[in-house]
Amino acid sequence: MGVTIREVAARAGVSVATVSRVLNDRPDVAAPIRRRVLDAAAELHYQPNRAARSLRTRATKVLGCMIADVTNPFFTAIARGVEDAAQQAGYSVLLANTDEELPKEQRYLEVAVAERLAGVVLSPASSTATDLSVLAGAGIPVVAVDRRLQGAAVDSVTVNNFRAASEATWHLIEQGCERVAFLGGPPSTTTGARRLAGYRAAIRQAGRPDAPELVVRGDFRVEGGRQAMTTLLETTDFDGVLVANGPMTLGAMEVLADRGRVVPDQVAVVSFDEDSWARAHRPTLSVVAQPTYEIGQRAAQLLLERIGDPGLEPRRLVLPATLHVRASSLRRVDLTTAHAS
Amino acid sequence: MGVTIREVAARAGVSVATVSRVLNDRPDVAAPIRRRVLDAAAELHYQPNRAARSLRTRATKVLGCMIADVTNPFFTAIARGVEDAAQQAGYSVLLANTDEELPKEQRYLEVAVAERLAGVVLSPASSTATDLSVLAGAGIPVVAVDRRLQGAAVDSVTVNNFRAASEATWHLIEQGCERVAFLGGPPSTTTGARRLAGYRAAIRQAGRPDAPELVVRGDFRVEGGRQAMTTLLETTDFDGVLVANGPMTLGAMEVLADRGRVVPDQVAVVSFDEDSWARAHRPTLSVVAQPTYEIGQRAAQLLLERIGDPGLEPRRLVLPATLHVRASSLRRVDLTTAHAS
DNA sequence: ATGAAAGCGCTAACAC
DNA sequence: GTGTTAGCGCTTTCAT
Repeated sequence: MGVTIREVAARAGVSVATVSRVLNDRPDVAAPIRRRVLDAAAELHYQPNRAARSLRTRATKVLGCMIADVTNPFFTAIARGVEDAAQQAGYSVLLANTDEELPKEQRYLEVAVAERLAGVVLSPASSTATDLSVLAGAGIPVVAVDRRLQGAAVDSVTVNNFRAASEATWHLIEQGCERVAFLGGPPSTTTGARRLAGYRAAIRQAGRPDAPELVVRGDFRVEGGRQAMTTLLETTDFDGVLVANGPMTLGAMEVLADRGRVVPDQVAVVSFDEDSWARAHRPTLSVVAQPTYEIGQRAAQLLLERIGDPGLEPRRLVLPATLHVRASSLRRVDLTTAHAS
Repeated sequence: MGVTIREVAARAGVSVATVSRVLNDRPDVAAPIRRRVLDAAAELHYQPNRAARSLRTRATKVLGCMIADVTNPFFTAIARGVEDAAQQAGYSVLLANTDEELPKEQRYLEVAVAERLAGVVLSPASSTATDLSVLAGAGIPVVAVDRRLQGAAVDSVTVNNFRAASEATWHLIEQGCERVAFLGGPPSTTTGARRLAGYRAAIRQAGRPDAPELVVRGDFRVEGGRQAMTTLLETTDFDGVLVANGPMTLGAMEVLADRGRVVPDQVAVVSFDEDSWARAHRPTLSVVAQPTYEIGQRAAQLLLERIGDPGLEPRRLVLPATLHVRASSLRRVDLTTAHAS
């Protein structure tokens, strides 16, 4: 273990400086010498020592990817996108799980500094309370995914949550739902807030009364979905519901089934996030699908660009989310056509 | 950014060596000096430069976690376990996705060497073809999770797949299934092989003929499950099926539903892996649940122990998998009792 | 176009 | 107990 640049230099009959130049493909090396060095490196299975390199250059080739929940396919799909894009650029990815908890998130941001990460992709636990100052102090750039940061001038990749929620709500209204409920996420996240706002806008536009009992907030987890749906059932009547994320939908559907509520006849359901079970479930689940993998990819690209040029203006990418109508929200149409998409 | 040990030393009025000793809590430092150093470090917000440290010690505090599919909750739960245990011991974890592909896996093992990882938790893409020699050459220890490595003397954490598959098969037979099918994974993985063997053993013990058309192999993905179930339906009759993992079950259930097969009346289903949708699905899904989080945790612990003492004998942890009977496999019992888990 | 040499921040002998 | 000092493997002036 541990063949060094020195041995490669010896074998190629050149100096270590030349080897370094070749390895970082600097232009000013003669072609034949370049060849010799490359051959020597290959023969010796030379692997540069990254610790030494980053000690010298004061930079690592590692990105952080800090997401709320590795267990949620929505986030892991993002992580895959980040990883693939990073890999392609010769970067590795350190994955961390913030569990939506501010202190945990903060600890990981400190790890990012200690580890001298080149940059961080983050789904912030809170749009206001998340504190990026440690990173800023260390000059480590961030791009926010899924959620935005209030006031911080950081790049972000999101979808138009307001519009998507509003469209989904309209769809339920058009299906004849009289009382459309909303199972939301934590108000401290922009997704939680924007989706609620979109729902409310649609309700208002449709001339429906703004019934506060129709809105229940959860924590973006399965258990949160169970609780929220339980509360909803005990509190009020409703014949349609929009659920703010995948895991919550799971919990909500479970409770609905347990209580014998028939979907979509008694309750029409639309959910955020396309999980693989959405199509295996019966009735098939209508969802607002987000381009998760692409969100991750683009986030990593933005990050890499910013690492290359920290002076860039902050950019906000907004990707399209699309409503996939399936059986769980179709009330007037022949169900046999509902399998499409 | 970048306060060094030197500045801490200056502030505390001691030498860098003393600071280093305190920071690595060596015993031979006087208490008052220790305090002074700690205070100075805190005041300056000193963060050790890990690159410098690992360049010197020739070791990092980073573990690799290389799993087949970050999109599969089974694996991400393992990753969580690894991460938590690592975190607790002051290690970070680098997560990688092998996609069940040997070349991709190999590339990541090389990254592990280049990155000088302290150790790797790996779900090998193949029990025979996975080549650990790069790691061995670099002295990087491995622990295999979910699957074993043939012939390699590495630590492993698995469940008793043979027994679990056999139990699940028996359960289906006891439910009155005459022809129990098996949707399996790649034979190159030990899980694929052992689960098939367990199924076969149960079939034989029950005195049933060994019908090869009842066994279809997939690739552990949703699409693989779809294809396998499609093949099965077109090839033969069956009234019970054991599916070898979560994603495949999703695909299989989708096809079953599309073809109008009623579960459990026409086909009783038991699946490996407890996904969160298993209980939201109707009928609720019977599963062989594995202690995923614990698998990850224990794997990280084994790895950390081995990093501390490379001379340890190889250990094979076998954790219990438990059959959760729910509605999808209950044929004679009143379904109202089937919701229990 | 190539080489010599200085140091990145830290730890570990080795002195005292 | 504490300080001095020599590198770990690499990149990068500065010479040539």
